Amino acid sequence: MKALVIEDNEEIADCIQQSLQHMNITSDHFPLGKLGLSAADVSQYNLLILDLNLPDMDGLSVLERFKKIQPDTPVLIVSARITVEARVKGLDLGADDYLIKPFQLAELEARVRALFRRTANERCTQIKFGHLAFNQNTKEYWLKDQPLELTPRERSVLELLLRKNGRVMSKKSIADHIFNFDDEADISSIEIYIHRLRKKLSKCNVAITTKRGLGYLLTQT
Amino acid sequence: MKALVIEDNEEIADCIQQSLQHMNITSDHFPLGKLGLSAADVSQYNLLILDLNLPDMDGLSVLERFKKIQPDTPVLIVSARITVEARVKGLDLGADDYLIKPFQLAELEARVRALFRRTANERCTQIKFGHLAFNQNTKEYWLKDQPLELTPRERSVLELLLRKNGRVMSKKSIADHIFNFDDEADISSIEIYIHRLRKKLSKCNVAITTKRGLGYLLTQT
DNA sequence: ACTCAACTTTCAGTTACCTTTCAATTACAA
DNA sequence: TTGTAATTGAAAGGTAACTGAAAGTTGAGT
Repeated sequence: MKALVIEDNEEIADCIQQSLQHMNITSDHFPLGKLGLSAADVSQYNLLILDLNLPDMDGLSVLERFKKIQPDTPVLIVSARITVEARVKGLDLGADDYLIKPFQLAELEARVRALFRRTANERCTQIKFGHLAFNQNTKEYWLKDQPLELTPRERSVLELLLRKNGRVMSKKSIADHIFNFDDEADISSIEIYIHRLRKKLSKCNVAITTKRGLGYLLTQT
Repeated sequence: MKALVIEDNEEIADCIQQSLQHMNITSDHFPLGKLGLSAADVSQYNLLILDLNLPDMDGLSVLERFKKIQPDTPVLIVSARITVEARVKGLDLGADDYLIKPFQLAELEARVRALFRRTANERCTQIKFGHLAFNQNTKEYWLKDQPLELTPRERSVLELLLRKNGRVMSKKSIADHIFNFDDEADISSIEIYIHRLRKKLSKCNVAITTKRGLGYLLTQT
């Protein structure tokens, strides 16, 4: 974790850097907008803490240019006086949060934690098996980089097999999972789904293998 | 887009809801923490606007419980007096922003926009998809260089699909987003909006594709 | 070689989605 | 207020995709 601090007041900058260090975040500090931006050109940061009142440039322009270089890095603006207009403009330019001076270090830390929690919040929902990828949220399947078109039943069966991660699954237990109580389909329908899935999977390195008398499992060829 | 507003002052709540509607955000309003939380149990929201001073519960407890139900939904706290301790605690509980009463509606809107930009990962106000462009601030749509005239419902649906950026969205979740509590339209209305949108999009390289059993998504032809 | 589980194909019934119509509602202008 | 236009969504009928029973074929294990 590394933060960029652009702030002309040395004393405040020191406090901020100390606070960051306390959270185990490394930081670079520059007292001028231009210096900060050229640092952003050469290294990647996880956070920008920006003072809007800089001696050399308008803070909002610094923000704008920074966002062009590192659009996904969250930005926390720290300033003494911010007009409503500047706040609106800043938020629209991509600032993520504001802190009005003077502030307590506890609040700075809480805001930084909140920023990171938000950005880190993208949990992985993909299951992969060979060339096959499955997104648990959208229930979409991909083969290499092609979307794989499946019917609802096929999706359910394949999801079960993927979840089992290469272990055998009996027809009975597949049926138990994909049929609900009032559905009263024959167990043999499972064979049909497997057949249709195999056809669709035939062009890749993932196959459904039969363990006679036991069930099916996913294998890589 | 759908917001939950928990605020006991009817007048302020009205203003907020009006403001949200102006941004084409559907909202449910409840004057008590308990009511709001039970709503959160049953429907998914994209935003919580929470007053800390509620007659029935401590606002921070409402926040805490809400975050357990919908951890990824951003929260904007609106309150008259907030101690530094409460701010820090709120941020640690997962609040994303604060607004001190009294506030200007312009600032509320800017903050809401900023929150959405963050969660939707979108740093600029324009979303583009093929020939289709959408301005998040003005809610205007353009096809190539022609403005695209849509009805409010159509705008909401298309905005959702755009925000999903080419990923599938089920009819159910589309309905959850664009209808509020007391609206009780049938889920099949979604099919009609899709149909009307398709007609209006027919002259360009953007299409709404059906994933049978899953939902709809935007594609480029 | 025999047996039976598994494979494959066919096809009618079902379901999900599409499309049009139209009455009710809402928004808005006069 | 009244009149007019736009928007909305329920109803109904159509279409194409999905489903799974039936029946015949294949092939692994004994």
